[in-house]
This record gives sequence, C-alpha cells and structure tokens, in this order.
Amino acid sequence: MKNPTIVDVAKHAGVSKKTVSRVINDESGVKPETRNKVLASVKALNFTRNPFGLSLARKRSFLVALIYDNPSPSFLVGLQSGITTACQARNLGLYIHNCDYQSASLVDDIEQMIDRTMVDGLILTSPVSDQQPLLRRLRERNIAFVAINPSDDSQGLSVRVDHFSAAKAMTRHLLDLNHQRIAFIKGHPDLFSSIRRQAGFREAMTESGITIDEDLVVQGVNNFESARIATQQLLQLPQRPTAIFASNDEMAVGALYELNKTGLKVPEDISLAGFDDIPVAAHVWPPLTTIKQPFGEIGHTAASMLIEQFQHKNRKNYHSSNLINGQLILRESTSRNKA
Amino acid sequence: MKNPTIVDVAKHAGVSKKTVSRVINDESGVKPETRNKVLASVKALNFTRNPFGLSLARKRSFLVALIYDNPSPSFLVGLQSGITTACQARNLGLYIHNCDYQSASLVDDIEQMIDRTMVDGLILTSPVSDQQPLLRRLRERNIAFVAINPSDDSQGLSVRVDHFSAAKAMTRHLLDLNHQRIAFIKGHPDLFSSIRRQAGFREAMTESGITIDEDLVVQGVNNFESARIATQQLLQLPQRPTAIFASNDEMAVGALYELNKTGLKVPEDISLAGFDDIPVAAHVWPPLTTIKQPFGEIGHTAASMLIEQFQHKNRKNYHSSNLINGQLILRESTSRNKA
DNA sequence: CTGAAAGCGCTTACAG
DNA sequence: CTGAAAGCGCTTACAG
Repeated sequence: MKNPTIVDVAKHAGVSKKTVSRVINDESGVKPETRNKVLASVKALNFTRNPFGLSLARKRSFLVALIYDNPSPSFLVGLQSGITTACQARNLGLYIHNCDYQSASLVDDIEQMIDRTMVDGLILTSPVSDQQPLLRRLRERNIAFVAINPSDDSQGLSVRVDHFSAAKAMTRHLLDLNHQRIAFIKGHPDLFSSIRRQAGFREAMTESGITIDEDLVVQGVNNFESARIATQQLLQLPQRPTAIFASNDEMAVGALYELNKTGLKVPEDISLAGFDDIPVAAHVWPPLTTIKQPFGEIGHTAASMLIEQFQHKNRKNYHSSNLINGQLILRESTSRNKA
Repeated sequence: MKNPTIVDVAKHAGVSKKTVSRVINDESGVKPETRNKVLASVKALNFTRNPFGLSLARKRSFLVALIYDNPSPSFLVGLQSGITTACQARNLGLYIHNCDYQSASLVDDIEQMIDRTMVDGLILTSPVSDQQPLLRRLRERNIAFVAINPSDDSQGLSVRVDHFSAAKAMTRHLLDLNHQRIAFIKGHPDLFSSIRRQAGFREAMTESGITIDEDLVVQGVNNFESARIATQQLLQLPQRPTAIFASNDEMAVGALYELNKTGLKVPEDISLAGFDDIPVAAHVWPPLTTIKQPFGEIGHTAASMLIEQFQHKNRKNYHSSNLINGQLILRESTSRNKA
C-alpha cells in the first residue's frame, strides 16, 4: 500500500535507479528501448516522484511565494489567477503569505517564512515591494524576487503599471469634456501608484494651462470611508468642482455614495472617474469611467519573470523592468460640463 | 556560506545530532544543561531546520491546500485570511490551487497536485466540496480534508453556514415590513447555499400563510449579469413585486443597477435585500440590507478542524460538522410597503 | 539522559 | 548509454 519509489520502478524495469531518474527527468542519452521499459514500469506501478526526496537533493522547493498586505480583493484574486496560470504551466506551486508591511519585524517574518519553506522565489506586492531593509536582505541572501509596483525599479526584477500616463489620459478625458475645476482624491501615500497617478493628473492639468486649485486636491487612503470624508470636504467648498477624479475605484465608489447621499446626480451635476476597473466599477449606478489595470496580466508577467530567473540560475545582478499599460474605459459617470 | 545543518550544531555543541534533534523538537528527557548548550549553538550558528530533510523523514509537508473554483473575490480573500491566521499559529503554510469543478479531469488534477506537494490536508470550497468522485477518492487515499458548504455533511469534516435560517430571517424581515409580493432571485443551482437559501425563503413565506407566486421566483447564477436579466423579467410582470430578495449580494447589486436604470427608487418603489455582506453591499446607494456571512471565521474554523485532525492522526472515520450563523444586517434598501 | 546506525527518496559526481 | 556510491538534512527505532 506504500507509494512506490524510484527503487521499486528500477527493480520492476530491471535497471538502476539512476536510469529511472534519467527517464523521469527527461534527460538525454537513454536508449529509447530502456526509456520505454522504464516508462512502462512507471505506469504499471503508478509511480509519482516524491517531492521531498527531490527537494532535498535539488535544494529547491518548486514553490513561488506571493507576499501581500491587505490588498483589495479584486486585485489579489486577479493577481493570484495570473500567477497560478504561469506556475501551473511549469509545475510550480503557489504559496501565500500575508504580512504587515509596517511591522518592525517584517524582515524577520519574511525570513522565517523563507527558512520554513525554502520557496524558490518571492512576488512582492506594493507597498511591501518598497521596504528597503527587506529588499536589501533578500539581495544579501541571494533570494530571487520580483517587485510589483515598486517606487524604485532600478535594480532587480519589477513589473509596473504606467499609472502616470493612464492618470494623465483620464484627466485629459475630463478636460476634453470641458471640465476645469477637477478635484483629485489622492490615494494612500505609501503606495507608488498613488504618487504616480497624482503626478499624471497634475501634468495633464498643467499642460492644458490650468493652475491647480489645491483646495480641490484632497487626501484619501484608497478606501471607501476615506473617500466619503474627502468628498464631504470637497462639497463644502464655496465653489464646487464639476468633476472628481479618485485615485482608485473604491474611493470613486465612496465619492459616489456621498454624492448620492447629498442628492447630487452623477454625471449631470458632477462627473466622476476612478482607476483600476474592479468589478464594482461597472456595477454601481451610474457605471464608472475608469482605467483598467490588467491584474491577471500583472501577475502572469511577474511570475514569468521570476521563474525565468531562478530556473536559469543567472541571478547575478539581473535587471529587468516591465511596464504595463492601463486602459481608459469610458462609462456613464462622466459627461460634458455645461457650465 | 552554506546553511548550517544539524550536524554543524551537534559539533559546535559537542553532542550527537540526535540530541540536537531532540532539542529543536522540544522533546522531553534532555538534561537542561545539555539543552541550553544546544540552544546556544543554534543561536551562535544561526541555525534553522531544513524543511526538506524534515519533510522527507516525517513524510509531511506542513502545508494546507485551499482548493477553489472561481469564488467571489471577497469570499476568497476573507477565507484566506482566516486560514492563514489558523495556519501561521501552528507553523503551517498555505498552498493555493484553483481548479475547474466541472472538468472531467478534476480528480486527476487534484491528485496530481497532491502528489506534487504532499500537502497535509485540503480545504475544499463549494461546489468543489460536492464532487462525490473526488471526495470518494480522497477518502480512499486517506487524505485529510474539510468541506466548506457541502450539500452532504454526513461524513468527515465540514463547515457550513446556516443559510436556511438566515434566509428565513431575511424573508420574515420583509414580511414584517408588510411586503407580500416578494420576489426571489435564485442562486447558482450547483451551490448548496443556493438551495438552502431558497428553502428558507419558501418556508418563511409559507409559514406566514402566503402562497408563493412562482412567477416571482426567478433564476440567477450568483453574478451581476444574471441578476439584471432576472430583474428585467420581474419588471415585465403584470403586477410588480414590492420587494426583491436576491440570493447573494452580487445579484442584489445587479438588481439595483437594473432598477436604477428603469428609474425605480429603492426602497421607495421597491425594497431590495441581498445575502453575504460583501463590502460592496455597504458601498452602493442605498446600502443593502443583507445577511453577513463571516468569511474569516469560516476559513479559520475549517482550517482549525482540518489541522486538529491531521495533527492527531485520528483519521479513522472522524466526523464533525460545524454550523455557523449568518447575521441580519439592516441598512437602507428595505422599507415598509405602503400599498 | 544520550548516541550510533539505518532510513526517508531522490540527485550529483564520477566511473566505465 | 548505464550504474554503484555518496550525499542532501533530517527522524525513527533501537541500544545502552
């Protein structure tokens, strides 16, 4: 009843276990005849290679770890889906680890996880991907990793969305609709994406010759509640904005909620735009104009880069940065300003 | 530069490796003096136990696998969070596997995953937890698993939400608001939760002496789009319902969208209720009356039961079923029927 | 309370 | 093209 091992297969096929090893690893230089004999025995005994023996000998876990801290559900699920697709194609597994990026023991926490699993590589999401002490330590220990949306992509592997250009395109869209008093709800200050989106907004405004009214630029922290507060703040202004651009969809939904509550109509009274294209964006009323971030693609690209690196063992200062474009999605929450 | 092994620690401490093994495994019967010597060497060499050696000798991976097929993001993230909390407390890791529950090769797919990782146990989400050929095979191979929301909880480990009572409570809430023509949008027919929620709805209606108008019971498949279609269907009826109870929040949001589009006001023209309490439920306008499913608790309970079982090796026909209550959350999408 | 030997199931390095 | 030996880093079973 015990699982058959490579030795059982060897006996059954009348060869040495080294030959069995060669066959199951698809190494060249085995006589076709011998190979077939082994393959037949593998099938007959229903043999599957024990992963622990493999890992011990090869010093590899065949596992990729995804590290995150409290991301939005849609982002996480999209990411995981892209990653598992990339992993399953190469017979690698996905290990999940959530952490607290602000914790003083972040480095220890991650190192412990690594020591306990010996994962082949890490995928770090923002803002974990910005914790320099952690990145330093990983480089010291020569542990492969890819950073998603890091502030600094000058070293190692990274995948980023072009938040800047996308935010600029969205702002232009609002400008084209004759909006001038455009409010911007900023995202969480620790996120690279927040900084770049704001920069894109500012550049589009400036390029079109508008001096930004700083009262219209308010702080949020990427969640619903913060956007409600930010929106209340905007609505108390002596002169209301004609459009609001929120740094992510969850905040746009928060703004929409507050506008609804106040009795203002979107887009008739005020236009509203978000960023991310999470499912909700298309499900609220009116559906939101936003920027689509291809979460699945981000995950797939990150995983592929990472795997490419540790499979080929060329780790020495390998550097590669991948930029992915967001896409403007026009829905019904933005319209021409008639003022 | 190589990682120190148990042998290095043994040399450093002047003991045998077996003694080191005893100490790091917290076995009793080591002289305190010896123990301290070993502990000092562990610290001095910065030793961490290699997981592959451990796994090979113990024939355990110290990994729990979560198996799912396309769940709602909020559900998955909540579940993962509860599971990782339970796992991290016992130094276990979480492995992620998504699958296609309708695939003909589901059993092979899962078995391959098991053979490749030798996970200690599986957490199966609905409707994977209802695939009898898979469950049979897992029992045959004596692989520990816990089923979340299975239709049949007569064997093995399971965690279920009391969908029936919760749906009944929601229906009563609508009845108490003087609604009689209550529509029900059914969930995906393959899900146990859908069946039980519908049954709860029916029982509450019947108990209050109402004969259900079957035109008001329409099919959905748990997603936004299906609920839009179902709602259109309801609105074309000669006599409109005064309230709609959707089997989950995503469908309630779909209904809300369609009502908005038609120009009907919630709850003034029609009341609306959902089920799940995903974040969106509180973020749409008006915020939805719904049933809160404690996703984190479900994950935590499932993981704890599973771990309890395989840690104690008392696998023989162990049976335990855990029922978790949903909670009625009253928000602004339901109000008294004035007709 | 401690240790020497054998074993877990693979691969690596070498020999022929 | 194939195999015997040693090794990966632990634990189990046994002896003292």
